[in-house]
Amino acid sequence: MADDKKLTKRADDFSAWYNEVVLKSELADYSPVRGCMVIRPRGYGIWERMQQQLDTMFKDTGHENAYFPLFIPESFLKKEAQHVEGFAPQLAVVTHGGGKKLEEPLVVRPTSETIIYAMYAKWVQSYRDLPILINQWANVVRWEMRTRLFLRTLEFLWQEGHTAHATAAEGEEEARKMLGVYRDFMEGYMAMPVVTGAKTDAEKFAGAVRTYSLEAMMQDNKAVQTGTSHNLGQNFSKAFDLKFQTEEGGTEYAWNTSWGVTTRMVGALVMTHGDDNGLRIPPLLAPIEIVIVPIWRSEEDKGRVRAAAALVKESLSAWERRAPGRLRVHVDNREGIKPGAKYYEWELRGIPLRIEIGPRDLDQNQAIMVRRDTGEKRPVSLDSVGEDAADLLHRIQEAMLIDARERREHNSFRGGITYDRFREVMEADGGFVYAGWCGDGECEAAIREETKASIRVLPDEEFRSADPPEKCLKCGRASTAEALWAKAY
RNA sequence: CGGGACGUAGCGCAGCCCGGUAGCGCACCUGAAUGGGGUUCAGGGGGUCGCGGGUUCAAAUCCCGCCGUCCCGACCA
Repeated sequence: MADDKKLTKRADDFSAWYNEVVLKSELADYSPVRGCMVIRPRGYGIWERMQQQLDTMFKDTGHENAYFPLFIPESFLKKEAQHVEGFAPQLAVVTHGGGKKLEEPLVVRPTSETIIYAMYAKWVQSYRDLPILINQWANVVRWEMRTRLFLRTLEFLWQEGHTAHATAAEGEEEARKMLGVYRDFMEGYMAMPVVTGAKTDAEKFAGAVRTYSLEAMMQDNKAVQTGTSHNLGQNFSKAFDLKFQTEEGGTEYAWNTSWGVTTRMVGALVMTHGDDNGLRIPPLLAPIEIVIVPIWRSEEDKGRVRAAAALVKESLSAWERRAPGRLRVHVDNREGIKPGAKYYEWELRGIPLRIEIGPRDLDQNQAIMVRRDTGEKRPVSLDSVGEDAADLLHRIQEAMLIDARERREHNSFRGGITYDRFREVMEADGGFVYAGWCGDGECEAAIREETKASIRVLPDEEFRSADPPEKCLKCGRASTAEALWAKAY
């Protein structure tokens, strides 16, 4: 009877658990349009917190927001050969407008490089007009064959930064800088550790010179690419005639970068932190950090318990968060629902901290504070509840990152991995495998074919093994790079 | 596009094999009691059984066709 209330996370059926959590916690729902998702207020609330924080970080690094059109003339995409080749199979194309067939079809943007650089070409004359550092928050469409809530939908929300620079070095610096911003956000706010590095040619963005990405490990040991930052070189500026006059008087094409993160991060958050009771949202991203559940027996108790809850809320709300804004506190005064039912509901929704206040507590001038991440309960004095809660939220945030990192490292393999062992790992529980690679795309493709695992990134220095592999995992030739292999979403 | 499963109340499902008044649980509405970890009792509302055709006195059930969804692959953030 109670079976439909349970969430059971099992290694062999992680997807089912994930779908259930997303649907039951009311983050999102399936829409009547196949492959598209409706993000419900609770899910959007998390996305809003992400947006808010990222926006601050973008502005701190000198970027401004703007907005470009949803429609892109089909010919624009064709101007960059690799770009159109990469995106052609995934395009939604508008052929009619105002009841008439259009002379030139309009593509619903799968990404906005082309239309944005066409505009930049109008705006730039001289090196003095550079750099251009613009971001847009938008929705894009990619006609994927198979979809999954938050992780891959036909339409998704994202931010895409697009910059133009006067030198190659500046472009590279920008691409790396934004990768760092993403990393600070994912580790600092999402409490989700990531491995950063460059993509191989096979996996890089269509039209990029180099693609950097951030890879996070989910609880089923699969990787999710949670963000990318591309050094586009002069590929697009040449296609769109984005030129400028240099200080010396010559003409030069600008150097571009683009970088983006999507609502996929919400899915990654669920798959990183969720448990059998539902979501666990890190405090810095929780739309509500604290829920207060007053408990009463009699009408008399009800009055004093509610008054106390209101007072606690007031003192908590005045408390500065470590992130912008103040603590968000909700008092659950609903009648006709037992406290236990409320507990389950708020746990499902992942609210990081719960404070229970009942008559027995009031008699002792205390409340009970319960952590969502560990389930730990302890009494706290009403005199210091604000300070204690703020401090605890901070510790929860840290603990969640540490837990996630330990889990990842526990499922990572480094040093002396043979190909047989590698296949074993991928056939069993999977994980992140750091192994040598000869740099040959054929080896990469063969391994992918045989094991379903792909090179997620060529990791940055700090993630590489202390004792770098000398030979390629597959062919045994000299290794030119260490690669991070994993199955991916 | 290949392989699998499914479509019956808002959600989850049973009924189908063997044709005969459309059911159960949750949710919802009303009332009362209850209230420190998923309350209890009583009453109530809600359905063109995915769509179209066929067989039959009679179809949720049998037959044919279509549509749709989910899961697993190929593609990808």
